Amino acid sequence: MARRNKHSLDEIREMVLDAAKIIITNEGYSALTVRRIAMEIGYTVGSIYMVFANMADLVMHINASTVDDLTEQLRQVPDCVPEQYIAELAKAYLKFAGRNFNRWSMIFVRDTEIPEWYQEKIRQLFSPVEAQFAQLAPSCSAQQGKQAAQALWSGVHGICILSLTREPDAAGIKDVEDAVVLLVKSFIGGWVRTLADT
Amino acid sequence: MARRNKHSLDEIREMVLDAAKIIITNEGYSALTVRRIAMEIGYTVGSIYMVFANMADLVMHINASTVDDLTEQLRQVPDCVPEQYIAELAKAYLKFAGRNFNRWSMIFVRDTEIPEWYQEKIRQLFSPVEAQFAQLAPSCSAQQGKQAAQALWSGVHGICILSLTREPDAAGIKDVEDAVVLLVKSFIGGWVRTLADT
DNA sequence: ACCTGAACACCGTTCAAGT
DNA sequence: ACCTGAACACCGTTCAAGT
Repeated sequence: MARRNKHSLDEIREMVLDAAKIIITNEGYSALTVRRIAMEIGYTVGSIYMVFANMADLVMHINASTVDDLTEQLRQVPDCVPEQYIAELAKAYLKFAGRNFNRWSMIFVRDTEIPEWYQEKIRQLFSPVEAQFAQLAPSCSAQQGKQAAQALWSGVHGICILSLTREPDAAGIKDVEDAVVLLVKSFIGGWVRTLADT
Repeated sequence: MARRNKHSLDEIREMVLDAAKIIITNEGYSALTVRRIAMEIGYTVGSIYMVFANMADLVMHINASTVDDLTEQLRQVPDCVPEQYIAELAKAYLKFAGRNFNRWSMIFVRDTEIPEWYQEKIRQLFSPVEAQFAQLAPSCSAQQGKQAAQALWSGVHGICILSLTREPDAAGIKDVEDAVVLLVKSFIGGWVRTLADT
């Protein structure tokens, strides 16, 4: 055996990523094993190590693509006044998290050291919100706006992660959306008032 | 061999829990294995299954004790006016999370089904905040206060989890504290104003 | 009634050997 | 130059066998 050459290394790499995503989406992170992926794409375990350094490397690349998908979803939210826009971004974030729970909840787990290119991708996830905060209060410093954006967006993430881990069913998703919107609206309301006071 | 009877089952159970906590605290969740625990307490693998159904059961009980510790920490925060008190609770939450990161970050992972008695414990974690919200706006419904408390507290959790996973070092902890306090103060400021408007 | 430890069915990772 | 598949060092869990 050996040397089949039916696919290029780049093709195998894509096949591995695709198979892994399907397994994670349908059965969750714990179902993802090298042997399973190998079986699914019709190769043997050793082949996966031709295209990825190890499991952590593969997971990192799957996460990167999830973050890209999420960023794209956020980018498609129609523009409007800052307060409403941030609320819509938060709803879109929740929607993505709910519909892609298994993939989404992997993004922030870290057993290994996180490479710089990945951290940069995560930062991109916050940037649309940061931009809105800058617009929300042009008088305040960029530093202040960024801090507020990060605090609020982490908060939105917190609601999503706690609520969806408890009940990922579509039934309670409306309550979660209400909570997210409440956090956004109240925070922004309080924040602009605090700024005005100084 | 067999039948040593040096310890009662209850004693072995405590030894397992203690050893597991030490391993997790020092080396993280991934270092926790049945064989390792067995070695540490001077028994063999089979013995762990005399006192816990399986690994998930053991983890659940470790988490329960972590939640108890955390609840106790929050209970020790000195009482004062609601807004300030909630901010202090949030700081205490962050402090605990930072100092006990490995144990704390295990609390919310769920590979298995969560038993009712554990969910109740998690709910206790929110109750001091809920009580403050009730005091903050006595006019609003209990339902509304609870929703606000959960939204804010999930938000605080979100900041902790995202910030501490990125940098669990004590250096940036002050920035995280600032973010947590900003979220609490702004949210409450905006929330009471929204209530007053209606 | 405890406790052992071999056995089972899994993991991720490596690498000599094949074409 | 690819690709295999056996081998290694691990997992969690079970359970017949020992005292």
